[in-house]
Amino acid sequence: MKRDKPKYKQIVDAAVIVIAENGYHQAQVSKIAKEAGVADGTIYLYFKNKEDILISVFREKMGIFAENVKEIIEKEITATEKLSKLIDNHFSLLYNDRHLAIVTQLELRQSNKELRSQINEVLKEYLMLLDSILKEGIEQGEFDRDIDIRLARQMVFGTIDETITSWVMNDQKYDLMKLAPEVHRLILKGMIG
Amino acid sequence: MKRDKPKYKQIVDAAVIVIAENGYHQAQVSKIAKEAGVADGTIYLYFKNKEDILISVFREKMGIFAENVKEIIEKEITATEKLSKLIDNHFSLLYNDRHLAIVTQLELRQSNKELRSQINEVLKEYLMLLDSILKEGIEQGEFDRDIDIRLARQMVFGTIDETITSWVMNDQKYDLMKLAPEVHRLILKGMIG
Amino acid sequence: MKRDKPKYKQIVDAAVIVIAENGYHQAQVSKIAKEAGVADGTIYLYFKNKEDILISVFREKMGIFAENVKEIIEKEITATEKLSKLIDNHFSLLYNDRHLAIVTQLELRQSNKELRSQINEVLKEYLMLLDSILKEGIEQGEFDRDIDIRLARQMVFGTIDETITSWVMNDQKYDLMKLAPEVHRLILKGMIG
Amino acid sequence: MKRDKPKYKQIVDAAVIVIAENGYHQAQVSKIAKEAGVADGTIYLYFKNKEDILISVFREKMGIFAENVKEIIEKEITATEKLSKLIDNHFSLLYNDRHLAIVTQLELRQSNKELRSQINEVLKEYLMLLDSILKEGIEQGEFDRDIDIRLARQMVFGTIDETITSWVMNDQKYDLMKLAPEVHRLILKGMIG
DNA sequence: CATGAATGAGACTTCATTCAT
DNA sequence: TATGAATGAAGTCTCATTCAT
Repeated sequence: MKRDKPKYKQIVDAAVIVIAENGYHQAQVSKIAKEAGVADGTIYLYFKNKEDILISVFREKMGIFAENVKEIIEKEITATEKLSKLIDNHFSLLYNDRHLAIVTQLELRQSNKELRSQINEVLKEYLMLLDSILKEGIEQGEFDRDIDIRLARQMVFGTIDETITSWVMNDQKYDLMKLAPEVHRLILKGMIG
Repeated sequence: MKRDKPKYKQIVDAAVIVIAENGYHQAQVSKIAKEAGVADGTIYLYFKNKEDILISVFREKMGIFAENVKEIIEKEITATEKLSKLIDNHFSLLYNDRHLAIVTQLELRQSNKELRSQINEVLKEYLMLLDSILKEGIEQGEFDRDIDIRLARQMVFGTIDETITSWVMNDQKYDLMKLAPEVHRLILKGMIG
Repeated sequence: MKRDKPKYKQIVDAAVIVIAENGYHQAQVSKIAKEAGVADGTIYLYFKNKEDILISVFREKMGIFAENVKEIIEKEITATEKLSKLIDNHFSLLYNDRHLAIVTQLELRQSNKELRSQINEVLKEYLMLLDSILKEGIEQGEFDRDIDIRLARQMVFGTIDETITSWVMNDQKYDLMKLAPEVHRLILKGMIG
Repeated sequence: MKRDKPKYKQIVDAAVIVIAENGYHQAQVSKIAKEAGVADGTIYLYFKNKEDILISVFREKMGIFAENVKEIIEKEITATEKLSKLIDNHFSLLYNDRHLAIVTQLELRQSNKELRSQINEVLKEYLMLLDSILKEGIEQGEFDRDIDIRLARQMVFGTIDETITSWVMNDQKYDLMKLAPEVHRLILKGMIG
């Protein structure tokens, strides 16, 4: 499996750095190859084309988000606590990889419809895990039984996403982690409190 | 003022249509010119460059959002009602201009950092109006006095944005307007209800 | 019609020169543009792609062959004389345009199947005119009534083609025109004489 | 001698198949290696470069044509009969190896000037054998003493070649062998008959 | 002898912008 | 003002060949 070879990871990691530092449209294959320390042609031994590099970046990195959330779900804690941990995890992973944060929140969104629809496929798994937490919370009586799961999911994800994007666009100059509890509180109790 | 001449609006409207129908990356200046019924060169009598067209699209169209919200704010109603009307207005404007919805939610996000930062400048006005509603709600005791305005704004905008984006990505096939009250309720009372 | 504009012909003529002097595989679009005295991009205002230039070269130039043969056919002379004039014309046109001779006999044959099948479409018209002369000769009793038209056409065209190709591959160093009468005689009376 | 080792023949035969099935421009070294059941690098133990494979294909295969003609020439039969047998042999060898027919008549002609001039070197031996038959025919009084040997050879070869190429381009769907006698007759007696 | 992963040069095409009319 | 023909820079990907094992 190509995905297990060291060069595959080398190239994916190089792509994150190059995109973060140069922007999506200035991330030429030759730059990624140079950053990864391989020849241009070597890229094409591991990836079908440039788009394939980008979707792989997303798949590899977002995969970690989903894996962590799976572990969270299996814990014996309340849905409220699971939601809190999901938010913490989401914030934490991007807080600790500044390059990745720039790539996911800003740069990869410049990609074309084709690529974004593939990215959405990857996101879907994550959103379904989020849904399962919401369902559990409703069943356990923690959350309002009348909420529309789809809308609630969009509120949760939309709020997280907007919060991180703002943080990135403000050059990551404040402490994102400190916002997590309040985000959690807002989502659960709303603005009325 | 060039902005008042008929061809200016013609070109802005043409840009919305061309981008919505062809996608951001397939919206060549020549296509916009053709749709507007002018020569390619004429575009440059009204706009500095292509980016200037796109930022103008956003400015002209989002201006309507802000104008409406200004009127809402001046009404003698509670902050809660104002927030509800803001959401209705946001949903309604995009619900009634399918092309514009595609352009703002999907296509314009593919633009580069430069353009998006200009777009954010335009958004800022809108977000400040939203902030003023939140402040008013807190001062009037309608909203929890301890909420972080910035975070609350990100929740409100993030939730609205994610909801509309999902609607667009699902080919606008369900009735967006019907979701507004529940979005409002979720934002205010959270998931606990 | 683009085909009537002066730049169209400029580019076609430039292509013939560049291909003849550099060979098919070294005839880059940029070289053709330079030879034609236009920018690279200008090529694409007149031709869909590189292949379209090459097929146009063939169409424009072979068109002259066919036109001349049409005139010959309309003359009130015997089929034998028409055949003789066809050979003369074929030899003469390539004899007087050395570059074109290299292009049709050597370089354009290196093109891919796709291009060659388009070239064959162009050739077909020419071969059908040749067929009509053969038919006339048979009907008038000049040629053997038992000959297979397709085979006879292949002999005529094959002999002409091979003769010119040999001349080109020998660097056009002998007088091609002098061979025409003997080619005609061989075709008509065969080797037995 | 490398040429005698089994892998040498394996690779040459693989090249014929790969070129016939994929076309000249899609006949990558790696495909030939795969078809031959060896590693890419192994090719270079037997051939100097890719061109060397192709010229070897031609040399090995056309060698059979020449060998057969040599045997024909040594027979105690008339030049007319020898010519007839040469045509039969030429047709037969390609009729019985459809892949080879495609390769010699269509694909190898797409090669560059360099390769084709090497191919012509190989052809020369064959053409000289043809010449010797023609000379013999003239000396024996079977053929017209006034024919130009070079032109006659070009007629013979051009006619054979054009006939086979047409057959290949028509997807080999009629019986090539049946055409041989008429080709022979046309060459000898011409169209007047 | 044999392997096959790695190399890296090279060209077609698009499209925002200009400027002579 | 308006036109639209012309410009020219810039990047992805292929594939013959090498060389360490």
